[in-house]
Amino acid sequence: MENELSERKQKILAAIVEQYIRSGEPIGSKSLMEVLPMKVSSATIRNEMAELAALGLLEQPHTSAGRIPSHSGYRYYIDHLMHARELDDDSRRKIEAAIGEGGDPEHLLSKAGEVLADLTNCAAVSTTPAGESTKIRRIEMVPVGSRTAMLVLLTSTGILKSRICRVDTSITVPLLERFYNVTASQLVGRALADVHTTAMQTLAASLGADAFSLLPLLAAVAELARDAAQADIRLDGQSNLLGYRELEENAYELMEFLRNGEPLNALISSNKEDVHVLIGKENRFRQLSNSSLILARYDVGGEESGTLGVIGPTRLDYAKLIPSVRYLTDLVGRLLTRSMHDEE
Amino acid sequence: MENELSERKQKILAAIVEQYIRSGEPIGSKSLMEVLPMKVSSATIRNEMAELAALGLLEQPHTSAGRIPSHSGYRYYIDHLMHARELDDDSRRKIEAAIGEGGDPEHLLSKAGEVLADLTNCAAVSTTPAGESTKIRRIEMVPVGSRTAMLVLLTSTGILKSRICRVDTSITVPLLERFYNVTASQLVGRALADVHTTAMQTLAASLGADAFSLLPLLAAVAELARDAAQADIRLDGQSNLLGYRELEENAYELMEFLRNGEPLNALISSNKEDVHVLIGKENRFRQLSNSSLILARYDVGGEESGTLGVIGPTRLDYAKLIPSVRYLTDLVGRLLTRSMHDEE
DNA sequence: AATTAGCACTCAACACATCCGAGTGCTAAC
DNA sequence: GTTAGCACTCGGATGTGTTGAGTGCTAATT
Repeated sequence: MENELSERKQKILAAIVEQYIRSGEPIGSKSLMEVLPMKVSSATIRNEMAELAALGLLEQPHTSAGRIPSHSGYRYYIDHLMHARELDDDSRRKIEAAIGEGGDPEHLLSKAGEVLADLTNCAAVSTTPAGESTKIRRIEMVPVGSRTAMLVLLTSTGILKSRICRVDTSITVPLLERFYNVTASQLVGRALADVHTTAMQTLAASLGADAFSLLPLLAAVAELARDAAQADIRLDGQSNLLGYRELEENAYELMEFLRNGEPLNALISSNKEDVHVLIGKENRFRQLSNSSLILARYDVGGEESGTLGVIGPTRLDYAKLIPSVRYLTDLVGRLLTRSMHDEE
Repeated sequence: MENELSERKQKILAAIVEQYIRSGEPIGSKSLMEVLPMKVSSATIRNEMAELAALGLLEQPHTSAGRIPSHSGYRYYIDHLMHARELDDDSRRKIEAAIGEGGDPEHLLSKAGEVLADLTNCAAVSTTPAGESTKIRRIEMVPVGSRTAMLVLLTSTGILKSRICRVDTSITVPLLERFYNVTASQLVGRALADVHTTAMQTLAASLGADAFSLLPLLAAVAELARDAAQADIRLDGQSNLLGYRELEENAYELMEFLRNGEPLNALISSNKEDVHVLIGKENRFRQLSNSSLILARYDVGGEESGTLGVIGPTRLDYAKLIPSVRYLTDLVGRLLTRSMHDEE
């Protein structure tokens, strides 16, 4: 998009976007006149608005109504006109209060999601940390029956995954010892990504006589690793979305879409930028075509790990929400780094 | 409610309830005539309907409309008229497919919730197992930094809880050993309910010199125990509720109510029966006054442990859903019992 | 050439009137 | 006790004005 808009057009566009974000009603030339810093007649504004509409930056719900920003209008606003507002103290306090000292990643993220949803009055998405270089920190095997054990895996990012595993032989102390020997020497400290099925097979081959009894356990560990390597998506405050008139129509579809995390995951993981804003149809999912997303990555120990973001109507208060999301991702990243990497 | 309705009134009431459950539209005397097994004129049916209405079993949305069952009408139907339909093979297959062999409680319940929501086209609630006699099965302490450790607690019901704990001294091997000594001898095997703060204090008092360094860790363990003792509520398929016209009006309120689990928890834990049906205003929450709940307990190892259920409009297909919920609770109970208590 | 006043025009939203028909309650006959 | 018949009710759909915010265009003004 060329940046060739006259100063006045820019001011008008910005004012329309901001007013519309506030009110949700189409903006007419008269009411706009009162808000604009310069003194021009409504007729002039109408002319400018007509040109902005011709450029595709504004649209009209119907002939006799005011204008609302088009998707490109929002885009232009965000890229060129918006100046981010600092996070106000009240929000900052709320965040501090909700998150406190942090804790394990899952709690932390659930708190972060809740507070973000609450603060923005939108739905909040969050994914658990899952970087390339995540390692296995600990593996535990807890017998819970004569032939069943619970396997627990803890990653270097603080994610805990567990699974029940049934074996054909009864679980004895020597079996446990052999399991711990193998896992401690071969698996703990390895990257999650390295523990795929083929690696397990070569590992199993080297076990000799023990292979038979250990195999199902190791297979389960491999599954756990696979599980842990993949980010979990959390969603908070979906009900907030029901409050927006413009989403009401496809509320059901939208909720249904959000429920099954697959496509959302695809969208999130395609985000390579620091803060990513997707407006309406800019994403490829029909169900989200009336919605905007603001997504931001958080880093743990210097590595890109997970994502936090909000989903709401296109009429989001970007100037406020973008800084909010960024602030929260920074905070989460910092807290997680401190919890998981402090080696002072 | 007296059981003094004439046979014919019973048939009529049953037919109205069943038709209304199907269509969601008020039922008129004419259309009812075609459905009823006996041959009577619409006028007769009208007379009977008027009497049923006088008894409070039916109500009229407005004068010139058909009748719909009142809450007491549903109640009478469920208690006296309904004959539960066997679970059809298709549903049974779906359940088997979704749940498979089971696994840990959390996965199992999430699967159960999903399939229940899917099967019933309602929202499904589920709580993790948390009985009186749940015990601590294992406690692990995993250093994740020089002064932080992750504490992990596994209960006899298979619930895993974790927490990050920071200590003031650096974490050394001797500290770990002392921690494991204390926990293994004093805490593992104890009931969750016994590990309250006061018990921890007397325990701490007996530690002598170690108290200082161990105290924060033990306090964290106590918190974990408290956490684990309390059932977590899961909710699935909330979006299903958006499909019902009669819920649309207060959809936002309803979702908001479900989101914050507190009151729902109160409702669930007050359920002492095998299968409990709450119709409309029978519960004390305004937000649920247009909804019905079907709740059922599942037992693990012979003890009442958790609850599964559905939430939907009052117009639920009770004859189908009650058996479905019961079947699923039985299955979940059986699988969890097998995973957690098999000592053959 | 840009701006503005003025004006005719558009169209959603609202109010109001009308009609329709499903369904009722009642009465009188069976 | 049951039924046919009928007057009556009332929500929902349909139709018709009316209103008013907002537009686009033209012609006058700066």
